[in-house]
Amino acid sequence: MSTSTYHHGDLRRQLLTAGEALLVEQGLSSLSLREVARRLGVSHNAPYRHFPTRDALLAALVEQGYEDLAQRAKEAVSGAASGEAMIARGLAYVQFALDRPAIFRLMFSGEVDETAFPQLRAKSLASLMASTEAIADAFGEEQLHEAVISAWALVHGLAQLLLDGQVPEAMRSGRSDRQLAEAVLRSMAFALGRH
Amino acid sequence: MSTSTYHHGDLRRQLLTAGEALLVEQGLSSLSLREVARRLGVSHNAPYRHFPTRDALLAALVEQGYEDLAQRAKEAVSGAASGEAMIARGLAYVQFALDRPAIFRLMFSGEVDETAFPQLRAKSLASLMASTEAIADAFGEEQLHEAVISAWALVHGLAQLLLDGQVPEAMRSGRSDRQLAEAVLRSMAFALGRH
DNA sequence: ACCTGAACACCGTTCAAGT
DNA sequence: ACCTGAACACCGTTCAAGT
Repeated sequence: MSTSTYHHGDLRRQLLTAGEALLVEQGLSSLSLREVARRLGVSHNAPYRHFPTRDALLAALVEQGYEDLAQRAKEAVSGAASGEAMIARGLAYVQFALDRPAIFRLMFSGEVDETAFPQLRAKSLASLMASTEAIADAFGEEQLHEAVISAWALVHGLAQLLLDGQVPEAMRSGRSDRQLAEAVLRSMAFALGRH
Repeated sequence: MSTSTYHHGDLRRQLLTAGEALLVEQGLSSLSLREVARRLGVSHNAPYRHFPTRDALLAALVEQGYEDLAQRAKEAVSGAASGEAMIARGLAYVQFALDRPAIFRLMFSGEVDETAFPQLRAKSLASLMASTEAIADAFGEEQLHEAVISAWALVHGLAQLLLDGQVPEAMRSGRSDRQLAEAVLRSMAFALGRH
């Protein structure tokens, strides 16, 4: 056979995919390099060709997460009716967390040391800068920094609480996570005097 | 000697203290029962007298965290000037996260399965109910649920972002985490039309 | 860029037998 | 409510020697 037991150039991507699957199914402590290798049918140290340590694989998952989040926010804004851009952006942020809870959690867990993987800081900053411009457009310049931080904190906290299932049934009135997020963001936008 | 190498009734508390210290110093993956035991000079399976699994020790740390957070919020509100209660409560929440970052992160990391440790859900609910009353007093009843979730999401997200060091220097203007939190909360209260 | 296979220090957890 | 000590399956990581 000319096809041996060898795998080819996409092992790196397969490692990331299998890593995210393990994260979703079993949680962070069960994501071991050995288990990922086992799932892919490669030897227990094949992953070391692509990631020098387990933390490096986690960092790569986080990096990909930042990229995907930025991409989704961008698409949401460009597809939104005028005046709805900020709500669309916020909803995209929450929806990303709901769709990929394990990655979202890992991104903000503090488990991956961002000083050891400096590329992560740059990715997370790019997305923030985009929303700063949007907020400046929508709300004007007074207290811009506080407004940006508030908006970010609101959607970030909302995502976290929904992910954790912390919102009690009595407050949900049967609404899905998505519906709840939209209601909260619209309610806040209304209270701030612009809907 | 009548005092042998035995330890006494407070081993449980010592395990929690040492566990939090390890969490702070080395992170979650370095918090092992064996290392905690080593630090306290007890045998590697002495911890099993108090916690049936490693997860049970983590759950106990989280439970204690909820209690301490609720206590702080209560004190902050009772010591606040009238009209400042909500800001004081929010600041207490953020300050708890800043003072005990490892515990705060663990509480909301999803690493500790709250369905496996049902007492955790009750603790986190109690604190939420208290803030619901306060918000009803301050803002009236319209869209109360959305207001409660917004307020919680805002302070929760703010705490997370500060803990992660995600707020870029350009937005900080040299302010400490605490000062930044206060500025954001006051700015939001002002924008909502009540300061 | 992968393979096999050995090796090391670590871990959670369980057990047996003590005080 | 602790102790010692053995045991098991697992892990990250490193190495040597291959294709």
